[in-house]
Order: sequence, then C-alpha cells, then structure tokens
Amino acid sequence: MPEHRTGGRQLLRQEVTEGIKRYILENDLRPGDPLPTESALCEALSASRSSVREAVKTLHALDIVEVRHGHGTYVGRLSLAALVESLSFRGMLGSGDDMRAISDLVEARELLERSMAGQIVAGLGPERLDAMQGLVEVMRKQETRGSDEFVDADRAFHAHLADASGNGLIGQLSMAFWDVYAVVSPHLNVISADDEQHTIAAHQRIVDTARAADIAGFSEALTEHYAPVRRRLATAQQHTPA
Amino acid sequence: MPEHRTGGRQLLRQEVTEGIKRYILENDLRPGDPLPTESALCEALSASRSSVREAVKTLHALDIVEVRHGHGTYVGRLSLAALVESLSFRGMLGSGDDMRAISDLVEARELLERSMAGQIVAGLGPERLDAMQGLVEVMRKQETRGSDEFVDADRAFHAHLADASGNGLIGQLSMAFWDVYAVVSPHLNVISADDEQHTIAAHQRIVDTARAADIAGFSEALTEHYAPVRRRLATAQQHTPA
DNA sequence: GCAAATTTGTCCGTATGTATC
DNA sequence: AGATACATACGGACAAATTTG
Repeated sequence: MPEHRTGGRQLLRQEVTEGIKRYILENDLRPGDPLPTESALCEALSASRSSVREAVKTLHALDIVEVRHGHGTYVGRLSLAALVESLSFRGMLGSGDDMRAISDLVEARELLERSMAGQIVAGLGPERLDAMQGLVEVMRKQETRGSDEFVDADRAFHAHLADASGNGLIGQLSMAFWDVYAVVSPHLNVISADDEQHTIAAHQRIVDTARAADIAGFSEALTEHYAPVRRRLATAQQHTPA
Repeated sequence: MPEHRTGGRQLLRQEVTEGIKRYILENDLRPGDPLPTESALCEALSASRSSVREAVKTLHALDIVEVRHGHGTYVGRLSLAALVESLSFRGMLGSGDDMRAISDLVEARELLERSMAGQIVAGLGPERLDAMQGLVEVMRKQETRGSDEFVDADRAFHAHLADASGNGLIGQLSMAFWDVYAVVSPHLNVISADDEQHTIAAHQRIVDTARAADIAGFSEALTEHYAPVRRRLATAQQHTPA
C-alpha cells in the first residue's frame, strides 16, 4: 500500500523537477555531464519512478536534460529547442485563417538581423565571408527547386550572420526563428513563387556589402532579402480574410 | 503480458506527443478547449497511461497543453513560458563565473524595445500613456526598497511598451526577458545600488518623450534606462574573471 | 560474435487526492 | 453528503537499447 505524501502540499512531480534542477546547479554540472540514474533519483528525492520520469520528460522538453535510451541521463544543451517547438505549433495552429503569427515571426527575424547590422559586419572576418560566398555558389549550382542542399545552404548562411553578431542569445533567437519558418512555411497556402534567383542575388549582395563594410547597404540588402516573403504573407493574408 | 509495439520504431511517447498535437490541429482547437481524458487518449493512441502521461507532461512544459487536477486536460495558452524556464535555468547555471548569458539577455531586451521605438511611440495612445504615468507615480510613492509593488509596476510599465509595439511575438519576447531577469538577478553577485531614483526618472522620461512623439528622445531614454544595469553587469564581470 | 549487466522505455493494477454534481 | 469522473502517485514486471567482458 503506497504511503503517498502527507506533508508535501506542492505537486510531487514539481518538487522532483526542482530537485533535479537544484542538483545540477549545486554540483555546477555542464551540458553533457551525467546525472544519477532514475532509480538513484527516486531514492534521493523519495519519489516513485513514474514521478521521476515525468519530471525528466518535462526537463527534456526544455533541453535541460538529455536522455539516451539504455545509456543514461545527462545535462542537456540548454538550447532554444523548446521555443522552436512552441512557436512552430503556434504557427501551425494559426496558419489556417490568420498568419499573423508567421508575419510577426518574419518581422522579428528581419529586425534581429538588421538591428545587429553593425556588429555583424564588424564580426565577419575574411574566412567567414569566403565561406558565405561558397554557400552562395552552392545555391547557384543547384538548379533543383526546393532542393535540400539549397535550404541547408540558406540556413548555414544565416548561421554565419548569427554567430558574427557577438550576442549568443540574439543569434540563437534568429536561428530559432529560421527553424520555425522552415517548419511552418510548407503548410502555408502561399504561392511559393520561383524567387530563388532573387534569394541568391540578395545573399550575394549581403556578402558584397559586408565585405565592403557598408553597413547601410548591408541593412538594405537584408530588407531586400525579406521583401518577397513579407509580400507573399501580406497577399495571402488578404485572400483569406475570414 | 504487455504486447509492446512491434511495427512502430519511433519511441511510443514521441508518437503519442505528435498524436495529441495532431488532434488539436485537425480539430482546430483553441486555448482553453477541452482534450480527451487520459483514458480516452490511451485508447485512441493505443498506448498505456504512462506513455500518455509523459507525453502530456512534455506538452505541458511547452504550454501546448494545460492540466487541471481532478478536472481534465485542455489546450494550453501557447505562451513563451518554456523560453522563460529555459533561459532562467541557463542564467542560473552561468551566473557563477561568467554572466555573459545575462548580459546578452539585457542587451537583447534593450535592442527589442529600441528597435521598435517608432511603432511603440505611434501605438501609445493617451489612455495608455496615462496608465504608464500612473505606474511611475506608484514607483515614486513606494519608499520601500525592493518592494513588490515597485517591481510589479515596472513590469506593467514595460508590458505597455510590449503591447504597443504592434508585433505580438516581439512584445512577448521582451516580457519573457523581463521575467528571466527578475528570476536570475537576485542570484547575481552585483551590488544592487540604490538606483531606483534613476529608474523612476528614466521611466518618466520614457513617458514624456512618447507623449511628445519624440522617437529619438524615446530611444535615448531607453538607453539611459538600461545603462546602470549594463554597467553593473560589466563591473561584476571584471571582478570575477576566473 | 555472444552473453551478461546496466539503464531507459512501456505496460499493468491499484490506491489516493481533487473537483463537479 | 454521497456519487462520479478525473488526474496524481505508487510498485512491480517485462521489453529494448547500450556498453562491457
């Protein structure tokens, strides 16, 4: 017959969650460091395996904890994966009638990159610029519409911008938005016009202006880059008012 | 004797998680709408209570699902609560040696508000400005250092700015960062100098410049508002290099 | 390559706390 | 107050994945 808590008023699962977080903080663990096994956590926190597992799943969703089947539990990478999941679902839920969620997302992405223009241009060294130029070549080489290599190159390109911003959080936010858009955009009822050529040209201009340390031009190139996306979202918004 | 899946290779819990999300999407449910009971989900997704519960806990961490004990399960509010949790823990973990995480956070917060200065000033109507002025009065009235009313007023003040930005995502991001800073800052080894007077003056200037539709002054007022925070973080960074 | 040990994944049955009617 | 419906929690058993000898 289970005892069940009589003194603890807070939900036990919540206490276990806090207990695991406290364990990481008090032992100053870092991403990748191993955590006690489920059984050990059950004993240490005096909870059943179910409660511990549910707490671990909560922390896993936040990327505070990482679980490897048959191996163990470890400190997570503390990424913004939860934000991507959350915003992606929000975008999917709202993509039917209104796409304000996506519009806001694209606007936020452009704003982050544009407002960091100065730091990004300053932080882009020659080697990074060469790598970005190489990515533009990759995009040019691919004639295939909607190829995986094309989108991969696009993501890598913007990852360079994010890294060069000098602010890790802003860079991760920017890339999180990229990931959300990649998940949601295929489900939108927007005509994916063949503006890959436009995208390539915009990316080329971004590289050129950055190499010339032309911050104003860099900023304009970003605006030009996002213009077709915003235009498509705006027209789609009007076509489905109800 | 449990059958266990033989065909499905993906983790069952993951499939259940996707199944619940798909249920919400296909039925076009909105925040607050009820979901099937755990037992019903078990049957519909052919999984045990354990798997369903762990999946629900994952979705609860992302605020995709909300659970009321003894009542039922509902669609969540899709807030950025997960981001706040994630960033708060990141800040707590790094607050010891380096506080780059917090510095980046404060910088991001200032950047969001400053880069939306134009839209915010345009979106702040007279009624909203009066409410903000009232909040400044509240801060003035409170002599108590570190009073709850003071911080509540500060949060409400910035919530007005966030709402006026016109971009829901950016506003929620800004407030999420506020919440993270409120959680982490008490654990920092920074001397919380008595700059409440400075904060009040800065907020007053924000209201005044907004009322005068002085965007440049508004932007400067924001810089002035965040200056002492950045200064304290910078000095604390130097005092604990190792 | 095999087998044992370790660890997480899944299932079941049962008892308890909570909210509604 | 009683009845019902639901989430919370416990404990044990077996399955699957990974590492190690």
